[in-house]
Amino acid sequence: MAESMKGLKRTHRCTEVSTANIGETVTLMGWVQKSRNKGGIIFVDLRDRSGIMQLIFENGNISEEGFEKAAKLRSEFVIAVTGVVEARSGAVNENLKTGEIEIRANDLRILSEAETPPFPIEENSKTKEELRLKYRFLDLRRPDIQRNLMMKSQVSTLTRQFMANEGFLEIETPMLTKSTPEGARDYLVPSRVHPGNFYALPQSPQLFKQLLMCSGYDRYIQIARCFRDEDLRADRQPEFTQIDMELSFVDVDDVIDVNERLLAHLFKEILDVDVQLPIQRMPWQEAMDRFGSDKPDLRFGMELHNVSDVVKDCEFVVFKNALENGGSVRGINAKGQGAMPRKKIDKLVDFAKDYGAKGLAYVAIQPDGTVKSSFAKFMKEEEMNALIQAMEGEAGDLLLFAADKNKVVWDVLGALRLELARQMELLDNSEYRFVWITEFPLLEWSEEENRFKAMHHPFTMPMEEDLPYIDTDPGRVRAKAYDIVLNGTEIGGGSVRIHQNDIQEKMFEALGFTKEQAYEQFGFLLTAFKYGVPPHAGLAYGLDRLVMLMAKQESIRDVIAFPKVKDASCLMSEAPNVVDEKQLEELGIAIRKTEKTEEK
RNA sequence: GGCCUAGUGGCUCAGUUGGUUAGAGCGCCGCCCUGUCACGGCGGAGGUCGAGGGUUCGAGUCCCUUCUGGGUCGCCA
Repeated sequence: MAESMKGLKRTHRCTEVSTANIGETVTLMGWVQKSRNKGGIIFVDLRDRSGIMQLIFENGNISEEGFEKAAKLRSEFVIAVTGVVEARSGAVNENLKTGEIEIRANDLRILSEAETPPFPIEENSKTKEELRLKYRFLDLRRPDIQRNLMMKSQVSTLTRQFMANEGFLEIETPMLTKSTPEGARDYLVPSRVHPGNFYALPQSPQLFKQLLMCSGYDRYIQIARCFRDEDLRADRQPEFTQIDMELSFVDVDDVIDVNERLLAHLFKEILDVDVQLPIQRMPWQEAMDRFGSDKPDLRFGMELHNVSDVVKDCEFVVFKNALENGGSVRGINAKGQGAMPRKKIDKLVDFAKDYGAKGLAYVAIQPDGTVKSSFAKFMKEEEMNALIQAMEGEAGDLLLFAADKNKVVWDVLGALRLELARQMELLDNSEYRFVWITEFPLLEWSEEENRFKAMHHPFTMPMEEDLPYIDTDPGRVRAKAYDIVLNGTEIGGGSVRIHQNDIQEKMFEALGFTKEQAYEQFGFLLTAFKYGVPPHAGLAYGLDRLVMLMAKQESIRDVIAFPKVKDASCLMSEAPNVVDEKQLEELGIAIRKTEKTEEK
C-alpha cells in the first residue's frame, strides 16, 4: 500500500550527502537497490540517479512499526527515508562514493511497491538486449545508461553555452517539411488537408539553415532531430540528433577553428581530456591512399602500400588484370602475424570478399626469412624480394594484397586494416585521435544511375582551383567539404556552400538536373539566392555518435533513451502499428494488401 | 534483399555420439540471524528447451520452414 510523501521534502540526492553532513538530519528518496536483513538490523542500499547510499534500520532508532515496514522492503520499492547522517561504525565500503557514511533512519515511507523486475537493475547488464528494450523504462534505471544520458545532456548544455558565447543563435526549423528524392529515403507524413500529399520528416535542416543565412542570422545552431528511413546499424538509428550549425561570411578555416575549440572544450570539461589544437588535417586522397578509408582510425599504423609499380611486370594474372583495367595492387603489412594459421588467413580472405574483393593474396614471411605465399610460383625471386622490400616486410610479418579497381582495393584493405587491428588488439579505447578529412571529391559516379551524384550535397562549393574541370572532368573536382573523424568514426561533416548562381547552375548540370528539375526540388532556396546571399558554410555533428565515443559505448542505443531495433520498430511501445480505418479514410489512404501487410 | 550469430526456469549459462526423471549460479518465496555491503544458514517453488513440421523405437541435440534479437554487406547525397 503506497504512502503519501505529504510533509516531506527531499533534501539531497544520495551521493550529495558527504562526511560534511555528519550529524545532520536528511531526507532521501529513491529506489531500493538491495536489502540485507540481519534480523535485528536491516541494511538497505538506496539508489537514485546520483548513486547509492546505505540506510540502517535498527530498533530503538525507528518505531516498531517502521522497523517492520523496513523488513518488507524489496528491490525497486520507491521509498522516502528521514534519518541522521553517521560515520560508519562498521567497515568502510571503498566501492561506494558514500562508503564512509550511512543514514540511520528514523522514518520510512513506502511511496510505491514494486514487482520483482524481469531482469536485474545493475551495471554492466548481461541481459539480452531484446528484453532490456522491451522494458526500457527499467533498463534506463541502470547506472551506466543513466551516466550516458547525463553525459549527453552535459554535451548539449556545454555546446549551447559555448556557441552562444561565440555569437550563435539557436533557431528551430520545421519537422514537417518537403520531400527531396536525392539522398536517403524520407519518412513521410500524410497530409489530411491535402489528400494524397505528404510531408517529409527532415533528414537534416540543411536547406533551412542556408535560408537562415540568406535572412541574415549569420551564425545559427540547433540541436536538431533528424530522420532517415534506411537500415540500422550499431551506430545508426532511424531518428537521431545532430548538432547543426551554419555560419555566414566564413571559409573552411573559420568553421574548423570554432569547431576545434568546441571539441576541445567538451572533451576537457566532460572527460578531462586535452585535445591538441590544431587538429591534424588530411586531404581525402591521402586518407584513401594511406588508410583505404575516408574516416581513418589514426590510433595505429598498418598503412597501405601501393605496389602497382613493383609488380607491374610479374606474371601473376590477378595483379596483371587489375593493372590492365586501370586498377591498382596495394597491400598492408600485419606486423608479427606471419605465423597466422592457414584457417585464420582463409577467414581474412572471406572477410575481404564481403567488401567486394575477388580474393586476397598473401605472403607470410617465416622466422627464417623464407616465404609462404599464395602466389610465389608466379613471381621471380627478385620480384618477390622487391615486393617484400616495398612492403617493409621483415621475418615474422604477414603481407596481404588486394588487386582490383581502386575503390575496391581501398574498401577491402581499409576494412582489413581495422579487422586486423581488432584481432591484434591495437585499439586503445582511452585514446582520442581526431583528424579533419578535407578536399573530398565533389562528385561520385553512380554505376546504377549512370550519372554523377553529389558526394555531400548539391550545394557544396567546389575548390576554386578545380573549377575549370567541372565541365571537362567532373570526377576530378574537389569540394570545400570536411569531415571530423574520431578514432575511425565520422562524428561530423560539413562544407562551404555555393552562393553564386553560375556555379550552382554548373553543379546541377554536372548532376544531370534540368533547370526545371532543380527548381522543382530546391526552388525556394534558389529563389532566396536571387535576393542577396552571403558566402556561408556549416557543419553538423552526429550527437549520438559523439557521445557514444565519449562514453566508450559500442552501440548508439546505449546513449539514446528510447531507441529502435534493427527493423526500426520499438519493442517497448510496439511502434509502428496499424491504424484505424477511419484515420486512413480521413487521410485518403488505402493500404494495398501484400504478403507483408498483416493485421497486428 | 544477402551473409554471419544467438534463442534451454525470472536472469545468465551448461547440456557429450540422438538414449532414464533437462542441470548449475544468481534471483524469487518461507523460516532464522544486531554491522552487512557478492551478507550468511536451513528449506522450497519454478521448464510447452522460441514456434511449426519432419526423420527416428526415441529429438533440447539431426533435417526443413518460420519468428525474434544482435552484427555486417548492400543502402545511408
